[in-house]
Amino acid sequence: MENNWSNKSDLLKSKSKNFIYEIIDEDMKTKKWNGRVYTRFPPEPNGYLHIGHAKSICLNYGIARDYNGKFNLRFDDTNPTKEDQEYVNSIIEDVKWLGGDFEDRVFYASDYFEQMFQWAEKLIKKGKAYVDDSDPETMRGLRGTINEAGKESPHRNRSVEENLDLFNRMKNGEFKNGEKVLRAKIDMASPNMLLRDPVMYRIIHSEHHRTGNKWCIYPTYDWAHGLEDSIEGITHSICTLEFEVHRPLYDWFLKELEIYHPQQIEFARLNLTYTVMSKRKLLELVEQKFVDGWDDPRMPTISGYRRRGYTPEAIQNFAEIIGVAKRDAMTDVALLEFSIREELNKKAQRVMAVLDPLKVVITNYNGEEVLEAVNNPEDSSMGHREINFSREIYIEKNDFMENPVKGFHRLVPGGEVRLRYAYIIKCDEVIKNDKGEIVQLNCSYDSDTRSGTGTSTKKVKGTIHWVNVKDAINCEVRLYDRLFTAEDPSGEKEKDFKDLINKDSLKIISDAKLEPFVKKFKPGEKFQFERLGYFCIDTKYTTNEKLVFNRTVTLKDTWAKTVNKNRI
RNA sequence: UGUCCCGUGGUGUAAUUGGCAACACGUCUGACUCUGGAUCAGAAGAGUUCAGGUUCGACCCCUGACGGGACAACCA
Repeated sequence: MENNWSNKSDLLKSKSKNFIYEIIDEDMKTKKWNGRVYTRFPPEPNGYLHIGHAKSICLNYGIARDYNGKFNLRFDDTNPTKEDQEYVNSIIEDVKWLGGDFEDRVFYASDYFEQMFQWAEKLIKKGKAYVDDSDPETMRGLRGTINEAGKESPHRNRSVEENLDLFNRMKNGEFKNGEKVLRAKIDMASPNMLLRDPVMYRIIHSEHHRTGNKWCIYPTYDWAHGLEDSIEGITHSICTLEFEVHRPLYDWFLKELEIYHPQQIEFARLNLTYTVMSKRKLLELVEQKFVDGWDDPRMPTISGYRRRGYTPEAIQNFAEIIGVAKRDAMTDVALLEFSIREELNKKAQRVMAVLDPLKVVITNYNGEEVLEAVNNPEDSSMGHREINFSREIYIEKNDFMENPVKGFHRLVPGGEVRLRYAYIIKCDEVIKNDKGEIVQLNCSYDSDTRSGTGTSTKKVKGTIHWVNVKDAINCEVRLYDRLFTAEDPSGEKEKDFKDLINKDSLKIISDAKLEPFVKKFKPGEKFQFERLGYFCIDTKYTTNEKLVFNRTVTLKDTWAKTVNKNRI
């Protein structure tokens, strides 16, 4: 996929910047980092990336690009029980696809384990860290609460020698999981809970996806994260709001260690209406089969959006228009849908497909002819294609109404409508089966009205799409709707988010009709089905025998809107 | 002994750092149209959570309320 990041030099000059750019501008002015800008994206490989991560990637990579700095991809792989190589691979793929260019700089926290161990020993030697034998429950009891100070562990005042010895024996595997931890010696009475002697190392006898069985003690996030940024020379450690309270702890570690000290800046994570955004919840959806894997097109994962037909550019643009700030927000999915519509409108090949076919026989037409159709009215360079027209065609069932409502201007008994790129037809007869269902329309065409000839002055209210029966190809079309019925599925007090899943979020149409032109395209390619929406060929279920389409997003539909309004 | 963040149209952001609130999405009109799409033109919609204070002047600075969020994993 092409990487089309727009250059933002204009933006840099303009006065409207988000607060992070303003901080960096100031840093550049004061030469705080000697003109250096270095950012990173630091995911834990314990799940697939979602659209919230995309916001972070765009922000971090965008900053590096705009200030001629560097951008690292770094895996925060400090907990072997939750992490997996599959996730590492998917994350690399997704970041690249999105356009986050880390060049050859893929790093791993696990590469820094030795250095971190030495720094831990340094803190022990300074009397700033100690080995604690307390079990988790005891530790929790001693930590106090938000309103009362904690109490010191009985092991808090062990000698440096004993701590060093114990810590090394922890490393050497002499103890079982949970038997001992290394703690920073800060302040059990701090009003900031994170400063009440946080755990730095815990014992986990598990195989790590990269270091294997080399280690059985693993650094906690709070101990490790600031060190990783320090080691890589990151200038601006950009993270989400919930880590604001952690900052004093990172500052403490870096200061005690007397090592390079990046600046942490927090911003508000992305929340999207009608979606859940936590990896834990997404994992639940996958494991409990509410969806068909991490890349199910209904998932807010990057791989889900990719499969659904979103482009990197649309997601980048979305990240751009939602901005970056410090207040919690709930972004309307309409903004995301706007981004993909805007792009696909300019780029997508137009094609005609009928999802719910109704046969039309044009009784006064005999023979066959070839008509010319525009591939994209927004881009004449995409040219034309040929489509066959003959006596029998399919139209959309809902483009005909036997008893039309007010404002309906498609086909009605005795009425006329234009067939796109073809003729104006008139409905002469409605044919029904025993059950009274409409099974066929007999129509007549007006030979003077062929598209492009200009031989007719006849005006009709509507134009509908159609597919030629004789050479139509069958395909499967998957229509997606929002995965949740609630605007904020995670915010519902009474209900579990899984009870708010939209049961109609996937509708499979197994026998849609499509013009044969599409045959030559490959999985992943994108189209507009005229009057219906944007669709792409599914990369997972398409076979040589069967084309499967995913609906990326519908077209804006003002008619559907007025219909819905009148219903209410 | 609680601490720390944050409050601007329906939504997301902006306001040249103190000069009577702008942009995008959405909504609603109308024009145009062989996609009820796109495009074009226009409209409605906030007086900036509230109350004081400083100032000639406050979204912006100060104080205090109120509201929202984060923090008490050997998760990240």
